[in-house]
Amino acid sequence: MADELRDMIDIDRIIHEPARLVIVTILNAVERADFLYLQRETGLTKGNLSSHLTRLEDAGYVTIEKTFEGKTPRTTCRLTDQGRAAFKAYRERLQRAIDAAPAPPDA
Amino acid sequence: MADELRDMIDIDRIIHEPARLVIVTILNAVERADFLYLQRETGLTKGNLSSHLTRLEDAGYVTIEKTFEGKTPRTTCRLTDQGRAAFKAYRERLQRAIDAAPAPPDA
DNA sequence: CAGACTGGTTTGTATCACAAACCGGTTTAT
DNA sequence: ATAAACCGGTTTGTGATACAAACCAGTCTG
Repeated sequence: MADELRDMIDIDRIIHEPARLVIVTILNAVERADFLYLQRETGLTKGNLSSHLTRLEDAGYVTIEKTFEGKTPRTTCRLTDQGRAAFKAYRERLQRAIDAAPAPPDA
Repeated sequence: MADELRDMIDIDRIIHEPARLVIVTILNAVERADFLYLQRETGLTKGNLSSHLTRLEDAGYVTIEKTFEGKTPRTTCRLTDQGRAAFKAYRERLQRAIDAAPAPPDA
């Protein structure tokens, strides 16, 4: 009955972390975003943003592309198909879990 | 515009932890539940469940009542009004955050 | 040339989730 | 009567990790 609830316990922790959830939600909407845009949008410190992005990259959820805009470096992030799918799955699972409610213990 | 998103970053971490989210969702539905019921329902180990309950108690979100059922101890948990309110706020905030999407950076 | 800024990465620390070990008490077996 | 197994949890140890501060390579400005 409440299996949707129990499933919540092994939800994707990569996405579940609030900072990353924000990052992924943005990337899901805009398709590509550079580091500074993400920093402004999230309010995260650079260090924090950097490590979350690395974590998302390691998970295969985002690609990070480094180019030069004239002479200044520029880091562009995109959600991968895998990341997009994971985000979709995350939202669905979370929604089902929060809506789920067990029947009273006995009667 | 996407302030709902940024707000997500300071979402209530007490509730956000998946194991506790499951516990709170159950307690929100059933009004009171004993330790063993929660353990069966969540699939958590005893130690893990115990420490999450303590954490929820410390946060003022649940009350833990110890009684005896004949000769065996029995631990009963309830969501406090504060806990119920926090859960409601959590759900609303999460929902708004997930629905929120920023406009593309420039054009 | 010094100093400040840009665009990040690396390092240190404090927190925390988790399971294993433990514990007081009770029931069952010998 | 004693031991051994079980019940209902709590405490302890540890590995992971979120976060910010410090750092760094390069560029621009006075």
